[in-house]
Amino acid sequence: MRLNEALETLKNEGYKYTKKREDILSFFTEEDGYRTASDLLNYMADKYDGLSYDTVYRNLHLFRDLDILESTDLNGEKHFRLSCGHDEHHHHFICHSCGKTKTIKACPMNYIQQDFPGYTIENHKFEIYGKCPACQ
Amino acid sequence: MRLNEALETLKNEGYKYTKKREDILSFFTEEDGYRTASDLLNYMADKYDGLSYDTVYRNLHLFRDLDILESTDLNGEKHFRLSCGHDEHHHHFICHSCGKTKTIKACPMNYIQQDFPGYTIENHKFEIYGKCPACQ
DNA sequence: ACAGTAAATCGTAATCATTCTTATTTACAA
DNA sequence: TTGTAAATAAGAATGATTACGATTTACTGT
Repeated sequence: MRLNEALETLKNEGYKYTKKREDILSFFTEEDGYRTASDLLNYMADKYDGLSYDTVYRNLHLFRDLDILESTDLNGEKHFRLSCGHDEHHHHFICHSCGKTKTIKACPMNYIQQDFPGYTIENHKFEIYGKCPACQ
Repeated sequence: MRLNEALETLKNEGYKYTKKREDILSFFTEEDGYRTASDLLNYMADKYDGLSYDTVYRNLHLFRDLDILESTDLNGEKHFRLSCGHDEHHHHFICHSCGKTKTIKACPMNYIQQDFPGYTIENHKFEIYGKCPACQ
């Protein structure tokens, strides 16, 4: 179960256990797709009255730094999902209606022949956008 | 010259000629790389005192709608460059130090075998980030 | 169980990019 | 030259995100 694994990571790295952190992680394990800070805030608002922005963003960034979450920019807003860190490197189809993803197994970096003399390549992004079967 | 071509497009589409529009286009023809709204605002500020945000954003969006500019999200901020619309479909290496780009000729969509049954594919993004030779 | 301490959170203000609104100015067509 | 729609100015509003001082809480060692 991804949730316990993530809680374990937190513990190992010396971060404290809080119910809020568990709930944030539950949200993402349940959701399986890209979600925004305010999606999370809404979810948490049911249980926690007056939850601070600070808490939401601080934890989102912490989790991303610990590779528990990964993020992408979608129309000017950061979207987060559970990290696929352990799996083989891959990319995502992202449904821009529901945010759910589908793995793209291939990575374009393996296919481009072109070289970039004098350039330093640091990272790359490949995403396909559209509608998933459920959102047609 | 790309600039005249762009001014021509504006005229053909029934938009008015203004010196500001010409200067905005000059900025991008000179720059050759991804630039933000505030990069442009700074450039324009020399000539135009109290230039309105509205003018900057309205024209950036207009130019993008007319395919004179193209844009991409880079760390939560929109970046614009002259459109490569006429050229064959391609992607970009983007130097995240100076914003200059290099064409990637291949498109991953031609290489992925995987199909997406029931999915509608609307668009895609492939970008490589790093440092260009000049920014090493 | 208990106290000390650093980490986590709250409450809220600040910031940054962007959009919106109203009044005014301007390019251009008749 | 004049009428009109388009363009702009000035600045307020919005939305996402970050910052910060004050308070609370999880955990460590006793």
